[in-house]
Amino acid sequence: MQQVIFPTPDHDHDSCASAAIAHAEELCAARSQRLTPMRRHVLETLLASHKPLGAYEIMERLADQGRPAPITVYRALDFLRDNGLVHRIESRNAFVACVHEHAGSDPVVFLICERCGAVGEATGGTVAEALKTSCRAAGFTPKSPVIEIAGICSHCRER
Amino acid sequence: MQQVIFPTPDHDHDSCASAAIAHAEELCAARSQRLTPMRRHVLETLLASHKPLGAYEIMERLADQGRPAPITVYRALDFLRDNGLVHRIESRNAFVACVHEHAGSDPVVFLICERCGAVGEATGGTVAEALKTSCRAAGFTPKSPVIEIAGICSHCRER
DNA sequence: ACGCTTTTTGCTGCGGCGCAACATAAAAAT
DNA sequence: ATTTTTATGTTGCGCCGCAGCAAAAAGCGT
Repeated sequence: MQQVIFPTPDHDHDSCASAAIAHAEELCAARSQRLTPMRRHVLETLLASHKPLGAYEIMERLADQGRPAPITVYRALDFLRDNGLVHRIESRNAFVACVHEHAGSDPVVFLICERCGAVGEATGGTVAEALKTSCRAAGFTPKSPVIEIAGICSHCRER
Repeated sequence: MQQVIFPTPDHDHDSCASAAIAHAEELCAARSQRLTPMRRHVLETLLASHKPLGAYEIMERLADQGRPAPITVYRALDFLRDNGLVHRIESRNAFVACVHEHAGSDPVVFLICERCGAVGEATGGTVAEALKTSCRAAGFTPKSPVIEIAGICSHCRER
């Protein structure tokens, strides 16, 4: 089944953010991983934005709690990425919080709006199957397929 | 039709490179664009490698002809990218010569081998269709979908 | 052939991104 | 409580990508 999550501009940030945090806590507990204050702050910052943020931008948004060094943010991001809680958007040198649960090897498709910067996340469905087929045809063993597609989201197009 | 191009380690670089140069000349002539020596050198460098090269790496390989400044390489790359002769690999901050002709809006799939660094380029086929379907379902208008998949190529896996 | 315009290249400099290497502090394990 | 592991802080650096301006080269009309 195809599942596309593209947050509307007026959706309830707070509730989806707190749900994501709760999920992160469960997951870390289950894996005996430590969701430290630093890591939690970085995740919360990303969740509060729902847009890709650069590492240095995250830094600044954490300034009120004593601005962390870049490397500190990168380490927190590494941890969150390793646990599938955050994705890196290569084409933007930025990071987004993952808003749905998925297996580590599932392909993820990002729909990035060039106007408003919102990022939709789609998983499963025919794209994943088609990709696997293509890779097999080329004798290629994929690792962590991430697809980034730039374009215009429906909200911006209507405007 | 699906078409996957994954160069074997022992294929004929020279002939495929010269063919690509010939195609570049035709295309530029048809568009009244100028394939200057600088631009040609950058393209040749990428063709001679068949691996993604960073802009600074290209610089160094052109050192014998009087090392160009970074900006000069970037400008040549911009030109080549605008004309679809070169692609940027976001996940590597690197560039590769395009080894097949394709329309500007066609989705391109890169299969990037993490061991040998080779890049396979696949166009058309079911992936493109699946992507379009997914985007439509999300009300998203894609612009220039580029897919980068990291993994292990067949040559390296056999080894 | 000449000057004029457009395009391309050279030069200087800078800001952002990402992390290495080492030191310190905090938490877990024994 | 001491040792071991893990996380964070500090300093510093290298690469990537380009802005802004100056100079040179290519096209263009007369």
